[in-house]
Amino acid sequence: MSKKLPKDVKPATGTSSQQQFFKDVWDVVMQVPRGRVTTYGAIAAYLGSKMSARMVGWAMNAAHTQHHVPAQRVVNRMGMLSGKAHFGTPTRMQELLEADGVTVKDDRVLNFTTLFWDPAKELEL
DNA sequence: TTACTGACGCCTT
DNA sequence: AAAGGCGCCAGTA
Repeated sequence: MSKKLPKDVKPATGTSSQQQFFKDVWDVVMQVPRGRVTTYGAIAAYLGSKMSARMVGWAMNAAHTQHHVPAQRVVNRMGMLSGKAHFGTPTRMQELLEADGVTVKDDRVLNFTTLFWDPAKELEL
């Protein structure tokens, strides 16, 4: 308890902290209901680091080898399947989303605004 | 060792 | 209105 950090700012550099960030991201993504989608920024904001939306993407990449995380339910703020290239096959992400009942057209989630699942709102604590 | 890129998003021009 | 730049953190060259 030596230093007092701002309430909405977590210790970024602290060895295990960054790994905790990844784990936290996975936890949120795994809570995304089937048929819904969320965004990197929404997760980052929910974790208290909205500026680090990029790191959420890296967390997903790591999640691919760690746990079964429905990364296909995570898209960018425009509803585009920006991470489709990391699903082994170019169509894997779309197929997984359609399997969840989400319609994808031209690498974009249809009715994205309606299907958008915000952890800070749906999961609001 | 430094520099650049990258599953993003917001601000400025 | 649209386009570009900057910031975040980590991994890789």
